Parts: sequence; structure tokens; C-alpha cells
Amino acid sequence: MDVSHLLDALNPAQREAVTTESPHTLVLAGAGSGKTRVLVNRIGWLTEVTGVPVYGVLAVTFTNKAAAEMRHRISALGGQGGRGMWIGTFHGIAHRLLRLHWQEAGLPETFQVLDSDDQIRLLKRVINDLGLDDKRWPARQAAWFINAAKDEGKRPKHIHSADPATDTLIRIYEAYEVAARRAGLVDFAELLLRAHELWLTQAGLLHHYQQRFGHLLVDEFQDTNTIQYAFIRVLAGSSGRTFVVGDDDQAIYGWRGAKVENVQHYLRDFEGASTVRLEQNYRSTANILKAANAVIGHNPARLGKTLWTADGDGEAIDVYAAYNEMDEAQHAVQRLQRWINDGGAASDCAVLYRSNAQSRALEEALIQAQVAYRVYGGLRFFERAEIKDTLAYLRLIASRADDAAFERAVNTPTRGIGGKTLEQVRARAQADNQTLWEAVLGELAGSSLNGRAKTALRAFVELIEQLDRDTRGMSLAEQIDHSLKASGLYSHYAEESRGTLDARTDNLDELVTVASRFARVEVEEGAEPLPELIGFLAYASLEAGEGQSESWQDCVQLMTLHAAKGLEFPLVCIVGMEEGLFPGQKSMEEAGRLEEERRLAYVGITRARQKLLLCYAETRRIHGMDTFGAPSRFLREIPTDVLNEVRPRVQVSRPNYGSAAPRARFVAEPAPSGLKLGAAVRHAKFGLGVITDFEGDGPHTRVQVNFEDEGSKWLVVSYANLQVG
DNA sequence: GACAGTCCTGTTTTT
DNA sequence: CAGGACTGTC
Repeated sequence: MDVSHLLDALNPAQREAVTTESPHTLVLAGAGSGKTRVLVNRIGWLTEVTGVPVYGVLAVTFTNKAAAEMRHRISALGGQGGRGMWIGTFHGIAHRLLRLHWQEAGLPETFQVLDSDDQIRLLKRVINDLGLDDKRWPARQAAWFINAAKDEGKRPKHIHSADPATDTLIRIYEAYEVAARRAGLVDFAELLLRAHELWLTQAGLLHHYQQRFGHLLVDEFQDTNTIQYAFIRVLAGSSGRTFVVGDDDQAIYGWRGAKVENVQHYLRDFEGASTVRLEQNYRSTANILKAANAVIGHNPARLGKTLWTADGDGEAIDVYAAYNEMDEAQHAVQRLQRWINDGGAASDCAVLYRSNAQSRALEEALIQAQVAYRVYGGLRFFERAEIKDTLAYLRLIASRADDAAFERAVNTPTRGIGGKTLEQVRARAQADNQTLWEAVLGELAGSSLNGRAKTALRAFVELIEQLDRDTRGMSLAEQIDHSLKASGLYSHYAEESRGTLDARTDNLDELVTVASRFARVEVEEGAEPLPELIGFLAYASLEAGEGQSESWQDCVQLMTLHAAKGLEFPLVCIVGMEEGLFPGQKSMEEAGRLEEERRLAYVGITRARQKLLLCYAETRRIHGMDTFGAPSRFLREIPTDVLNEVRPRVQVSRPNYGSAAPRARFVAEPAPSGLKLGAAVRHAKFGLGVITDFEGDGPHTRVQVNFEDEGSKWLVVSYANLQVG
């Protein structure tokens, strides 16, 4: 058999991974080491060479984008092109299972997926219904608590109540569960938890899928949370083979429940697991890799991996010390312009930052310089209010029980159903344990509402019923279009945005177009296809769509460091490299968080192919206050020989605050001594060592020295009397 | 129900 | 500083 297309151009480690016969394989794939290729070719190897049927393969990723990319590349391999293979996100796969087995999972057939926005709205109502003060118990925090619990596989009864505050949160969790169940709503974390519980409670089903999926592959394994790990572990059982790809150095989602430890647990829990390291990097210059390796080398407890490249050193990494964030932005933009003037593409450039708020200064500088740019993040298509409003009507058509949709649609556009009326409806629903829809019907039959309110409610009920009748037999796009017009939503938004540049009605038109292109998804070959509407609604929740509809101009890319993971650019600028911002203030207070920030720095640095620019500002306005941050420790962790200070240590005259000494500057060189990072030194008592860190300035400068015999120590330079060399 | 004024609180984000 | 949430007025 000709397998050359699967193995050609692979290095030995990649080949080993693709062809391994080990039952369980952990591929530690460094940044830019060709991990997607390995994953894709591994699947090709399994199906083409070892004769695994395509339906016996389950491949899981974290984002829809990654799943789409994988599907695309598998079909490019030829063969059966992955048709019939289960490839998807954890959430997508869980959703698929729950659709197929809604009865076993204890769900209504028309259950809807609740996105985080809807989840918070629902929680708000639950908190109110419990008579709690929503100031003391913000819905956001409750959502955080509940999601974190679900990510750990915990139902309310599994949580130990440690204190009164936790007790209340558990009560909220319980009430939220009741409300969500009644409304037939499933949030993101619930999808995973239910799917996992399906394995635990339905032995027959589990057995069926264990038989079927002989091979489980997981991408970005370092990002799995407890429940995702458990899901895979249970599904693998004793005979399933697994192939997981990840990089513990790129684990940056611990704050939302991801457990890097899963990488270590894997080696412990999956018997006979072997490890393959992909360390050859095909992306960046040697200088960039040197910087990345040095930074990440400061983290303890790594599985250990050192990136290398067969290519040359490349240019030095520029470091720019800006006066403030405006100066910083202008400098970055200048650098981008130089790149573009030299014939580079704007879309090859990215500016990365720690938090979204930092994009503002950059955008201003880009506009001023007339450089086209695109900001990633922010509201996505299906998250826009007008889109969600429209979908709320469709959700009600599909399921009257959907309280979240009811709340949204009932008075948008306004139709005289105000807070008072709704309060009464909610109270009845609460008292009688009903859905809002049922409560409305009850109120209409009862006598506690006044005539005006009744008329308004009756009109709303009739509207939904009418929409339901009218749209039967229509295509999806027609259903949406009709609902949009008949509900008055379209004219509502047309009116609102009249004479403005607001593109709301454009988005509504776009929604109809998207729907007309929406391909009916068969949940499973041979199985009943999902009703198109239900499928579309799930799609809208699970895949929120692109941030901006205008697409691929040649423009500079702006995004957070988190959003940059998985991407690469010839030119990368990272701005805001200051203590307190990156690493963030909060990261320094909690154990383990600093390491995660450092991994984020590692991710940022390794995005760059050819050219990297690192910037920090001495002054930065944050929340309207001028703040002063020392250069980030991550800068100081980079060996100076790969750095080029664009604006070297010039003492800039700046307003002198009292008699304060000039602030510490990047690579503060304690003047005469020649001490610098990486320098070998001798101490009279501690012997030989290497300087690994600096702190402070002037006579109080301290250095961290890693002594051969004594370990690491902080010393005040002016007392330590260190000998260089 | 629309609008203006006030208070408050500020990482990272996919599904 | 600035966006969101909330309150109070017409």
C-alpha cells in the first residue's frame, strides 16, 4: 500500500506519532511543531492503513474552527474523506449524543441550548424568585459558581456547604436546575455533564459507543476540564485506544476550569501510554525560540520540552520602552507600516495584548495612520441583540416551554406587556411550578389581571400560535423571514435605526441569508434528521459565528493573547509588557496563576514567525488613572543577546514626582558593576552562581543569583560584593 | 415606554 | 475613563 502521502515530509518524531501501535499515546506538541498535521495523518493512517472504519473514529477539538480545519484537511487526504466520522467539539459531540438519546438523558425532544447570556438572564430571574438581593448575589457570579461545579461533575447535592455564602449559591444552583429543566433548557456545561451521566447511567448505550469508537483522538488536551477528561476516560473503557495531543506549556485556560494536570493523569490513568515529543519547530526563527524557551524555562513542574529549529537565527527581537500607551501604539503602528512598505502584507501582522481594553489606543493610532485593521473578539453574529430577539420567536415556535425565549420575545418590540404584568406571570409560574407560557394561559383564564394586560397577553399568545401555524411547511429561511415581519421586530429595528448607520436590519437580512444556506444536518446517518429549525437553533447557540461579517481584506489583526493561540503571523507585536498588566496584578496573588501568565507569554512569543516586537509603557492610563508599571518580568527572562532595545536607556525628562529616584528601566544595569542577566558571579561565601533576576534600581537593586551549591538567593548588590566572571 | 442622569465596577473566553 | 445597569422623570 502506498502510504507516502501520510509519511512524506514528516520528521522521525512525527512519523512515530502517526504510526504508533501503542494503545494510548500522548503527543507533547510544542508550538509550531506540526501537531494538526500529525493528528490528521494519524487519522488517515488508522483508516487507510490499519483498516479502522471511519465510523470507528471520534476526534474531539475545542473550537468549531479547529474542528472545521480538521475535517477539511482530512477530506484533502482523499479516501473516504472522513465522511461518517465523528469530528467535533466536546460540546458539539455531547449535543449530538443528547439529541440522539434525549429520552435516556431525561430531556424533552425539543430541548434548547442556552448560551451564557441567556444563562445569566435566567439566573437573574431565579435569584429574584428566591427573594435574594441581586446586589449581594450577582447572576454572573452564580453562573460562575454553577458552571465551575458542573465542570467538576458536581450536582448541587455533591457540593459540600462550607459556609453560608456557599449554602446560598447551592440553593441558587438547585433552583436554577429546576427552572432550566422545566423550560427544557441545557447550558453549555450541562451538555457535557449530561453526556457524561449518560455513560454512567445507561450501561447499554455506553457499551454500544465503546464498541463503535475504537479510536478516540483529542486535540488541545491540556485544555480539558475534569468532566471532559472523565467523558473520554469512560468512553475509552478498557479497550478503546486513545491518541491525545497537547502542550502543557500552552495551558492558558486554567481560570475557566481546564486542568493541565490531566496531561500527567493521562500517563497514570491510561495503561500503557507512551509519550512522543514534537520539539522541532517549523514556524519561528531561532532567536524567537530562544526567547520562548527562556521564558517558559522559568516555570517549574513542566513535562519538559525544548523547541529548536533547523533554520537560522533571524533578526533580533525588538524591545521598545514607550512613555505611555499612545506612544506605544504609535511605535507599533510605525513598525507595521515599515513592514507593509517593505512589501509585506498587512494581514501578516498581528498586535497582541493582554486585555481587550488595550485595543483602543492601538485602534486610534491605526486610524490616524490609515492602516486597515480588524479586531477579533467582541460580539459575534449570533450574540447580537437583534439576532437573539429573532431567534427567541423561533425558539418559542419550537418549544413554548422555553422561558428564556419567552422573556426575550414577550415585550420586544414593546406591546404593552410591562414589568407589572410579567411580575404576576412569573409569580404564578413560580407558585404553580409552571413554565411562563403555562402561567400566561392560567392568568388569561383567571381574574387577577386587568383587561388591558389580558388583551396584550392574549395577543402575544395568539401571535406565537399564529406564527407556528403559518410557518409549518415553510423553509427555514421563510420561517425566519415571516416571523421577523409578522412579529413586528423587523419594522421595530427599521424604525429604530432610521437615519443612523446602525446595521441592525442588515444583520436581520443576513440572518435570513445564513438560514437559507444552512445545510440540514443529519444527526446520524440513517437516523431521523433533526427538524431543520431545531438544528438551526442549536447551531446558532453552539457556533456563535464570526465577530465581524465583513471579511478578508488585507488588514492588520488585533487580538488578545488568548485569542491568538493556534495562529501564527510573520510579524507579531506584543504590547503592554508591564508588571501589573502582564502578568496581571491578580495573577501574582493566587498560586499557580503566575505560571499561567508565563505560558501566555510563551504562547504570544511563539506566534511570531520572523519578527517580534515587545513593548511596554512607563505610564499607562487604566480606569482613568495613571499607573506606573515596571517592565514585565517576562522581558527580563529573555536572554539579552537576542534582544535589541529600540529605544535604549535614555533618561527621559518627565515630571519629577518629588525626589523620587528614576524608575527602574528595562535591564536595569547597576551602573559600574557590569552585572547582568545570565552573568556568572562569585560571592565570597556562597561561591559561584548565575544571575537570574533583577529587582529595583539604584543603591537598592537586588539580584537573584542561582548558586551552584547554595541554590537561589536574593542579594542586595551594594552589600553583596559580587565578583563578575 | 423612552430618555436622561447616576452609580459602579472594571482580566483572559469558547462552547 | 467608559460601558452597563439601574433609577427617576415626563
